[in-house]
Amino acid sequence: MSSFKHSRPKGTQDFAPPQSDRKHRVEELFRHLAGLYGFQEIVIPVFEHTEVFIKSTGVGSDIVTKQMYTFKDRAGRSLTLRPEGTPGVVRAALENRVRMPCRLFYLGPYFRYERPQKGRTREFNQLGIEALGEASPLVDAEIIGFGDSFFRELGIADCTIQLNSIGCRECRPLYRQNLVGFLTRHRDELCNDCHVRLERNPLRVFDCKNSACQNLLAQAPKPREHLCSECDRHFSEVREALNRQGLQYELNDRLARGLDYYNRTTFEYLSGRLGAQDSLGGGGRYDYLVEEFGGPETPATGLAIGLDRTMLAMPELEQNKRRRLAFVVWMSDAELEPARKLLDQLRAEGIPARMDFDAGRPKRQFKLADAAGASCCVIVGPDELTRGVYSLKDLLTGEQTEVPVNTIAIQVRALLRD
RNA sequence: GUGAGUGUAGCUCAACUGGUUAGAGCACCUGACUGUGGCUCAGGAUGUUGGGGGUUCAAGUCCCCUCACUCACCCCA
Repeated sequence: MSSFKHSRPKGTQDFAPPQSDRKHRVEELFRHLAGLYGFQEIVIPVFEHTEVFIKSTGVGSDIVTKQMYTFKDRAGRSLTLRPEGTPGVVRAALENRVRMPCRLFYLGPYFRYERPQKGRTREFNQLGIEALGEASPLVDAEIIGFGDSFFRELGIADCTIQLNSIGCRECRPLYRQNLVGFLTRHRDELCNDCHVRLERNPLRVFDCKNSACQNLLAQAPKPREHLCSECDRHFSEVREALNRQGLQYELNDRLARGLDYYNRTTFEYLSGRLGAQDSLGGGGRYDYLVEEFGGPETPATGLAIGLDRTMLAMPELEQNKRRRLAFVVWMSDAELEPARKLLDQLRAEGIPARMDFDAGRPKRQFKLADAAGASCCVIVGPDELTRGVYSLKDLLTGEQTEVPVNTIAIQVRALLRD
C-alpha cells in the first residue's frame, strides 16, 4: 500500500501519542495505588533462565509447552522472554535476600507466542503485585479489593469479580482424582476437546461450551465441596472479608487458573467490553512457589492486571485537545534569540514549551502551535520588545493580551491546560 | 497450531451481473489572510486496488498461491 517497507512484527503494538499518554496515565495510577497499599517496585529482567518458568509455571501448561519465546544465547544458555511476572519476582526476591514478609509491585512487557486477537498480543503489558510471606485470608481479600479499586478508578463500570478456591496439596489431588474418575466413567458423553482436556488439565473441562458437556458437568463433583477443613475455613474468611469490604463477587467453579503454582484462592476480573479475551486480570494464592525456588516455606498471594486489556475496557475519556504546553512565536530574525531565551526561561520555570526554529512566517507557527495542541502562544515581536511586554494568546478562547516580561511565567502557567 | 472473514488515497468507505481515465467524505497542502491557529470560501496533490501468478478481447471485480490484518477456537493478563 505505502512504499514504507517495515511493519511491526506480528502480535506487537505501538503506542503512539495519544495512546502513549493513556498508557502512562494507567501506569501512574497503578504505581500510586500500589504505593497506598504498601507495595514497593521491583525491577527484574525481561528474560530469565528457561528453567525459572518451566519449574514454576508447570511443565504441562500451555504457556510452557507452546507459548514461550525461548532462545539460546551465544554461550549456549537457554533463555526465555518472560511469559508472566510471578516466577521472576520470586526468583529475584530470593536472590536479593529480600526480607519477608514483603510487598512488591512490577510492570512491563511480557511475551507469549500465540495467535493474536482482540485483547491478545504476543507482546503485552502487565501490572502486578505480589505479597510474599502473608498467609491471612484478609490479604487475599485486600488484594482483590486493590484490583477492584484500580478498575473502578479508571471508570471501568462493568467489571465483575469471579472467585474460587482450588484447594491445597492435601485436598486438590483428591478432588482431581474424583473428577477424573467421574469424567472417565462418562467419557463417551464428552466432546473431543474435552477428551484432550481430560488428559492434559482436567479442570479445564469446566470451560467447555458444548451443551452436552455442560449438562454432564452439572453432576460432576465440585471443587469447593472437596476442600479440606483448613482450605474451607480460609475460603469462608476470604468471602466474609469481601462482604465486609462491600465487594460483589460471583463464585465460579470453573475458575481453575492455568498455572501450576496456584492454590486455594483464585480470582479473576471480567469485563463485558472485551470480546473473547474478557479477563482484565487475575491472581490468587501460591503458597508453595517460594519453596520450590529453594526458599523457606512462605505463603504468598498476587495479582496481575493486563494493561492492554484495561486500556481496551476503559472509556474513551474525551480528551482535551489542549495540552500542557506553551508555544513561543517569533516574528523576524531579530526576535529569534530573545524568543529562544524566553523558551529557556519558561522551561526553567517548569513550563513545557516549544518553538518553531524553521519558521519564516508567523502564520505557520500559529498553525503548528495549534496542531501541537499548545494551550497558548507567547508572541515575541519587535513591538513587544521595545515596550517590554509579550503578547500572550490563549489558543482555546482566542483572547490575546499584553503582559509585562517579568510576569510571563505566571501568566502562562495560568493558561496551561491538561 | 485450527477455522472463518477482510485487504481500494494518510483515515472511513464507494465503484451495477468482469467493461474504457478507480471515486467521495474527513485529513493534508496552497491561497483569500506578507504580525495570528480553529471557522468559512476557492483551488490543489494523492493510488503499483497488499504482493505474485493465472483465466479473459478486457480483472479492483473470477481462480490459485502468498503476505498482512481481524475475529473466533485454544489459552490467559
